[in-house]
Amino acid sequence: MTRIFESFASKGQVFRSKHVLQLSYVPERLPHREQQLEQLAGMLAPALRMEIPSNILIYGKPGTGKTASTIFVGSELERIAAEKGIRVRFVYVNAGLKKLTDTEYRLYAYLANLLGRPFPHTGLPTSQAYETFAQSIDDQKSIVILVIDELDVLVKKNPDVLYTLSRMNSELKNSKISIIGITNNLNTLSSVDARTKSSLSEEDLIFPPYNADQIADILRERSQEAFLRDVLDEDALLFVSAHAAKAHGDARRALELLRVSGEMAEREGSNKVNREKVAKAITKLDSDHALSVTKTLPHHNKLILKAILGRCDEPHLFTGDIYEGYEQLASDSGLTPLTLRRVSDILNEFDSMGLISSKIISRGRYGRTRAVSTKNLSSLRTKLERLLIHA
DNA sequence: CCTCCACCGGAACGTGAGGAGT
DNA sequence: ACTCCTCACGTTCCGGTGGAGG
Repeated sequence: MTRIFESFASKGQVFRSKHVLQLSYVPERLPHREQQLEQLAGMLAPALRMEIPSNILIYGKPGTGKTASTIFVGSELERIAAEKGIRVRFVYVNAGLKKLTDTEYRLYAYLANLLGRPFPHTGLPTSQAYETFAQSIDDQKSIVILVIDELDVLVKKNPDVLYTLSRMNSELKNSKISIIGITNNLNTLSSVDARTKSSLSEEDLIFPPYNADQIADILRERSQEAFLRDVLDEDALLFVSAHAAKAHGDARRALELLRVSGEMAEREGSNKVNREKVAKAITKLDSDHALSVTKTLPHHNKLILKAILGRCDEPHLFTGDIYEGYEQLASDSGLTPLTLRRVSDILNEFDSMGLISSKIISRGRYGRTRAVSTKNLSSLRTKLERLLIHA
């Protein structure tokens, strides 16, 4: 035992401070986001003259620095305002937190609680939740800048939230509110009424994906702090960057990849992170994700996945085939199968979870359907099947 | 060019869980 | 005990559709 710990302590020296690679870490510098930072600061600056800043909508793919940039600018603003004795309050919520902030009611209740007005997380009408939330904002006696991250989650369920929020200022006595919405894609807001939309996005800010060079810069900056000297070689870093750039310029994934690569090296008692470690980390990350997602799947979803795996050596898998297989599995275990309609939605969910990748194709005479590719799954097929065996 | 397949995906509705308030 | 609230998860119904084959 002692030997294990000792060898661990002496051999695998990899990290200097690992938390720099963690998702929650907000860096002091955000390379290649200078323009966005400046624009955002400019948009919020009126708050320092006691004027209400415009409402802002921020667009950008995951891992493009939206959240980090916004929090950075927001906390700077709050700090400077405090120095000048101006009451500015910066409030951040992620609307994507399941069971906590992901509906209109829950968002209001959560914020009211956060701002010091206790409110039950369920049971009462939404209108009351809104009232309490509005009061909690008014309590601040400040210019409140409310950031709603992952706004799309909220809007998909109920577009009216935005209408309510956009009209809020007329009901506030002592405070003023300005809203920053952050969203992954422009489409989700298409369901929103045009006037509400324009009042909510008086200003727009777009975060383009990083390219490989930019990701490399980010990684270089962070890895200097995160890793000990000479642990990470440049080749590995470039490899990570290239991989992340290919996958939609997601810097978050790149950082995660770097962290996992380092952890693998650490565990192997090595103090080098090279290209091979990264390659290993990529497969590990993918399979870990698929496995953990699968484990928590509801019963019927597991059966559907099982049906997919059972036929995944066929060149083309269509919804109908999958449904057929699933129906069989369900009735074998004495369950009434879900409808095709529902299964279709579940397949969509699988897609967005990254378990499968599918697209709608037309086979002309033979109808229009979803073609499912199981490429992501085939490598972990046996692992998954073992997991699903008693489903 | 038209048809018609095999689904897609929106909408409305039902049910039961989880939880107020009275 | 009873009413009222939201919400996840399903079902039912149905209009819509890209393109191979006639």
